[in-house]
Amino acid sequence: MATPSGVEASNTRDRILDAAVEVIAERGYSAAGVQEIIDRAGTSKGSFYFHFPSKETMTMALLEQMSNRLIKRVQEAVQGEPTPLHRVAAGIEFLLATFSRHRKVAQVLLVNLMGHGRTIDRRFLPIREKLSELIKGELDAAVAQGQIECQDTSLVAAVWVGALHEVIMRWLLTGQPSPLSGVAPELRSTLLRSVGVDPAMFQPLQRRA
Amino acid sequence: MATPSGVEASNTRDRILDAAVEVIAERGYSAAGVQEIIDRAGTSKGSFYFHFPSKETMTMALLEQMSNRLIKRVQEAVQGEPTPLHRVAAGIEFLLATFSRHRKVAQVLLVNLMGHGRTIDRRFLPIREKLSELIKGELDAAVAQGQIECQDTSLVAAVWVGALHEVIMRWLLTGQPSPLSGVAPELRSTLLRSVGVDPAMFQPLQRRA
Amino acid sequence: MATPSGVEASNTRDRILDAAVEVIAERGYSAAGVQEIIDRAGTSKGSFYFHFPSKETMTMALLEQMSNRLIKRVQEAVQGEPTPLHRVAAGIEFLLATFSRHRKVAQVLLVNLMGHGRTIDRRFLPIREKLSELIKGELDAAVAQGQIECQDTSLVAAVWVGALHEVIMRWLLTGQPSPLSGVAPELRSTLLRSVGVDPAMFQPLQRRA
Amino acid sequence: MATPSGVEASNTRDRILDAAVEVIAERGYSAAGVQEIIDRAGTSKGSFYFHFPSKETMTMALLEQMSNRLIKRVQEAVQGEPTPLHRVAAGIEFLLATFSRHRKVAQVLLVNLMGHGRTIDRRFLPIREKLSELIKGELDAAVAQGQIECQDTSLVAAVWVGALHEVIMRWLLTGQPSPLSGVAPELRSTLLRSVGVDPAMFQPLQRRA
DNA sequence: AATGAATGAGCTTTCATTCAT
DNA sequence: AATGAATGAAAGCTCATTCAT
Repeated sequence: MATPSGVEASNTRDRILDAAVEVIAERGYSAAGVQEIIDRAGTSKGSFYFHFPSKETMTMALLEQMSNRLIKRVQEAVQGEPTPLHRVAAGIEFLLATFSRHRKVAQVLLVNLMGHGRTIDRRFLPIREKLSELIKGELDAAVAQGQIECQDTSLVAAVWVGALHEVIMRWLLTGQPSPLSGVAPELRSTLLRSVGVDPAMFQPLQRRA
Repeated sequence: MATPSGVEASNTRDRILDAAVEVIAERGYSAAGVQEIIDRAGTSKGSFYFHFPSKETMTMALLEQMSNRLIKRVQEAVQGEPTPLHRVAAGIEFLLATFSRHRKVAQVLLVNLMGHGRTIDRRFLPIREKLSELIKGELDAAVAQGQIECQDTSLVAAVWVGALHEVIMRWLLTGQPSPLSGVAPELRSTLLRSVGVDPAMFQPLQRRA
Repeated sequence: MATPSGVEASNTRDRILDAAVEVIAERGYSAAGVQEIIDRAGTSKGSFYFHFPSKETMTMALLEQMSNRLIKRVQEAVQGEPTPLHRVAAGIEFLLATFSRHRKVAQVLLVNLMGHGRTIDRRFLPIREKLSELIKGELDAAVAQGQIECQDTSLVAAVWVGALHEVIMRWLLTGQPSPLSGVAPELRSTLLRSVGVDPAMFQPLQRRA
Repeated sequence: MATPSGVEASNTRDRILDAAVEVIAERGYSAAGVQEIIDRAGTSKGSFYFHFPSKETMTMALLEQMSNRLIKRVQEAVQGEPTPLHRVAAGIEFLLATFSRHRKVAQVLLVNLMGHGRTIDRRFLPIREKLSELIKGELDAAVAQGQIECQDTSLVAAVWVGALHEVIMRWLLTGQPSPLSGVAPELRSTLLRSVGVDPAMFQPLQRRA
């Protein structure tokens, strides 16, 4: 499953987006040529520009689609958890598992769409911003419920997102750890400690892979 | 002080590197044209290629110079501290202060030189790798001295580097917090907690800016 | 008639090839810029590189096209002749007449595409190689039929090709003789003598042009 | 002995010329950069332009030096021969032997300095022109002495030069025949026949290699 | 005589985008 | 909706030549 959607797309627009993920993951944004994208998508220049006004627009559409889909899935995956802290922990585990299965999506989302001039920088934040907000929301809830002490949840959320990002990036560039999800327990412990929770006291629910 | 060296360079090679930091910070690596770099450096195409065999080589030289210089300064800044944990804490504070003063260096180092094909990816890691190693070294020493409990210091180092990276990136893209070094106390607390140290028990030395 | 095809080409690819012959003939291979070629062809840079992957590839395509076309025409022109020796003689006359009418093709084929690094050198040989083989074939047939004595036909073919080349090159550079085909009778006599045939005994058929 | 002079030159000017032969033989005229020439000559840009006003001028000096030297040596080598025809035959043999020992000189003289815009074309002829004149002179003498019949000696000279050129070029590009001078007897026979002389009736003097 | 950093016009090649079909 | 030839600005890079030392 290397496509953002996870299935072979049947309409041209989605085939273009799927091809774009592949090419951008392999070459980086700037070196990803429209020609190669349409070659892999099995369509034509004209078709590309019929569906998207520009390469940049298409990239932003790609970004938005991937971000939204990912966030939605995280939220779904986390619904059954009993407490805010359980939800964040589960969310982090889910993210590691998901990126592990969609290496190229991870690469594009976390590595290849950065630093290409302001326009994309700004639009790139959403995934981290939304993740941050998700985490901050749960942390705030945890504070409200007395699960953790009062603290700068905004900063903590940033720390957690940065930690996740770093761990995944290392995996992308070095292949370690293999599998990626192997770090989940230790990472969860470290992050829980960072908000003053004793990992030993925190019993996660049993969940599927 | 926008130049990597912090002073107006007088030889051509350094003027090119200084100009490159500026242009790459403003436009990103791919969009940073040799033409604009030499325009700002006040030199010529031929001169550029007399000093560097290619744009890529020049970028790697830039990266190496900046990384080495930064790491060296961190090490110097941290020498006087009494314990390993004091040293990491001081190092983080120093990094925030330094990047705060060299915004463009931070941007280039942490944002703009990623995702441009393997060659630069691989060479890009050093700054994070070295930072990671520095931190891991101190954490290991802290474990050895009984300052903190035994744990996966490699993962913790990654978490700390990721946290730093995230905090700085947010500042680069949003300007918050202002000044950047304002987060230092809270960040230190969060990171110390993550290794099981009570921030309240940890008394930093008094230090200059 | 300065175009390889002899007629104004209507498709872009052929217009590029025709323009290339002109420019290469005037300036030599290295000094023949893609810019000037496309200017004369009335097309654009992008168009050039849409039709050919590189300037070198295009030059080789040009070479191949011209060689094949020329060889084919020589073979056709020579079909009606009664004996091997008549065929070679007619072929030489035909070549002189053809180059006489296509000065620039001659220049490119025989002068301008030599000595530019192995790649083109190797591909350049075909026209001489093929001509050599054509001549050697007829000489071998002449030996088999007892028209001439047994001898190193391979060397003789080389001598004849060299003689032709030299005569044409002088004409290209000095304009002498005018017309080029004026040397045909004397050249034929000299070459026939070189294989031991008395030119006076050799009665060519009557032919056009 | 790969240098035009046959010995390691001791003054800068000659070291440049020697290096130029090497580089031009290896890369062709256009691709032979001044930088590589001075690198091999062990001197500097400034030095090059102190000794020669331009690359082109230097090339012409090279050409002239090589041509004059070669022609002079041919004339010396041929002095002892009894008849005009003996002299041409000896000259051809000497040329083959000489080029055989100075492969790069042959390459530069016969292959690499052709087809690079009018200026060099014109200056390039001398070697062939002078060779032609040498041969024509002897042929005229042979006619005057009744050694051969009256004929267009100018054309015959061209044919002979072309034959030589072709044979040497094939050797340069294919390495055949090895050694080059192996073709001398057959070539002499063919050329003698081309002026109506029975090779069997022609007894060359004994000479050193 | 010699050095080598500097120059800048020019090179081949790329690529997002357009448009007639 | 789709095609693909065409466009042209701009890219990275080369190289003969100059000049202060």
